[in-house]
Amino acid sequence: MQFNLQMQFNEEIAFNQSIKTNNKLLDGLPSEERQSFTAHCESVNLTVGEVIYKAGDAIQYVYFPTESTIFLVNTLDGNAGMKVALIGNEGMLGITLMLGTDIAPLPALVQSEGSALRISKKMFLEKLQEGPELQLRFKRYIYIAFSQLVQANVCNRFHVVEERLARLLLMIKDRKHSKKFYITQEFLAQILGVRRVGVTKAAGSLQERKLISYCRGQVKILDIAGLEAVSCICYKTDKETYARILSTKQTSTLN
Amino acid sequence: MQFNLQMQFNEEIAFNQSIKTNNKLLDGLPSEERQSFTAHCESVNLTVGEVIYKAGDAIQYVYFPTESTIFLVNTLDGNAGMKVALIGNEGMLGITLMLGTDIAPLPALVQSEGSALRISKKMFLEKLQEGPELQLRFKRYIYIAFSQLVQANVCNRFHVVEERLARLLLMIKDRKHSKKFYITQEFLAQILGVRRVGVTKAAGSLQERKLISYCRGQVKILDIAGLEAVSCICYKTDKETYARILSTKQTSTLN
DNA sequence: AATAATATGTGTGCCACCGAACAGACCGCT
DNA sequence: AGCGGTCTGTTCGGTGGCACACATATTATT
Repeated sequence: MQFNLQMQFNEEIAFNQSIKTNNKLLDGLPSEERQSFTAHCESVNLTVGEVIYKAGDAIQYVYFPTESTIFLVNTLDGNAGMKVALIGNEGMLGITLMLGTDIAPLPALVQSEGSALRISKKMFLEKLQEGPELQLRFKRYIYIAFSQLVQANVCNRFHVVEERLARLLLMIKDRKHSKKFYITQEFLAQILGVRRVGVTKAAGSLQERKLISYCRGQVKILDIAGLEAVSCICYKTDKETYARILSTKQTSTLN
Repeated sequence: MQFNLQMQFNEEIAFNQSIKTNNKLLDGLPSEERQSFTAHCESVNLTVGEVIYKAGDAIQYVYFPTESTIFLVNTLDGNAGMKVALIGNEGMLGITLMLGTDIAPLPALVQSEGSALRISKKMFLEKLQEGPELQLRFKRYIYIAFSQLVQANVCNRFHVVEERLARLLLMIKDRKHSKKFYITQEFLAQILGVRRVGVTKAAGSLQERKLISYCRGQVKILDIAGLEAVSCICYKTDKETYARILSTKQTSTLN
């Protein structure tokens, strides 16, 4: 059992007799609400590089990654840009619909091929009204996304490439549930908002210390604890935020 | 009339016969809902440096600045830190309550003395259920806060101190409705997450070009258009986001 | 008027990252 | 075997911001 988060989820899931969707937001729901919700979801396969939304698009579907991972990226007039969020089976894409508009604020693109559940905008909003637990849980996810965005702000400002790269690799690992994955240094550079050379240097340093190995995009994490030590605190902070908010039992006045 | 935003608000307000609160979020509401809401608000005076919440505090009141301004700051283990949001009479403090928890994610401190309306957590949540327009408007404000946070992310990463300082001064000007205000370079440095010397240099450059003048904390903006030209695009982007989202008429399915 | 506190200006060396350009290594394809 | 595309490694000069230290100017206190 790698971290507390996983354990908490398993506890919650233990109370639900029905089939798991493999998306943590959904699997944490009471069995009844989950079934009512997932009955209107369809399973889709997301392919690498696929653009789910462009910025400004009207959102048609809400996605719940199960095996796939999705990036939200912010581009600044063509040249510069960087990732602002990485969504895997711990999250969802399309929170915007809960905020009174269907305009996607950011482009969303698939980082890693795999399955996801999706539900139409219409059904999503309908189910949201019907399911108080569902609504609460999704709202708290927005809170988490908000908190993580705040964390990213200081992280991007103060932490050096090596720390941030270590963090990013750990995040990808968590969302892919695998220590091995394909991602080129060029792509990592775009995500981090730095030059490829910077990634080459940082990755070389990590490899030299036997924390990772890589070859032409094939990344393998060798030493998780070591990588966590090199990574900035933001990795841990993010996970703690997630665990704290989505496990808190609060008064029902806070719907 | 400085910018479109102001015009749009005035138009909206023209439809409402009742007294203005001087907070744009509230003043944009239908007269009836606004009165029902503000009836439960009390006017308070916020004093400079006052800490409204600490991170992790349970939120007791939601604040709607009228003349005051509030900073949300993110501190990173003591030393480093920076502002993540600046809230004036265009916004509110306490959106967290709409996200299923009452835990303040960030410390909030008063940057500029003045009045604000505040409402208790209990009444806020109650009124939120009663007022669909109110709920919609506040939700959209969350969307705006989210978008601006994303913008801040790239801004802090890619833009140099001078651009960011120009932007910050313009933002303060907008929220104080005055070209003159008191703020020391030391404080500006903390907000921007840079050293004081960096601010000294940037401010000196701006003064040399006759865009601002300052003396021991007394800042005066001399040339708004000039300062906007020096500022990074983020200033304009933020204002456009605000205007676009809070003026959009959308389908009622998006509550 | 003396003193302290606050606010601003300057200088030096240092480092992470930038931009650009080039070189080598590995892969799939014909 | 040869070719082109992809991925990775290296170098060089330049710059923005860092840390630290010190100097000065203005305001408040007594």
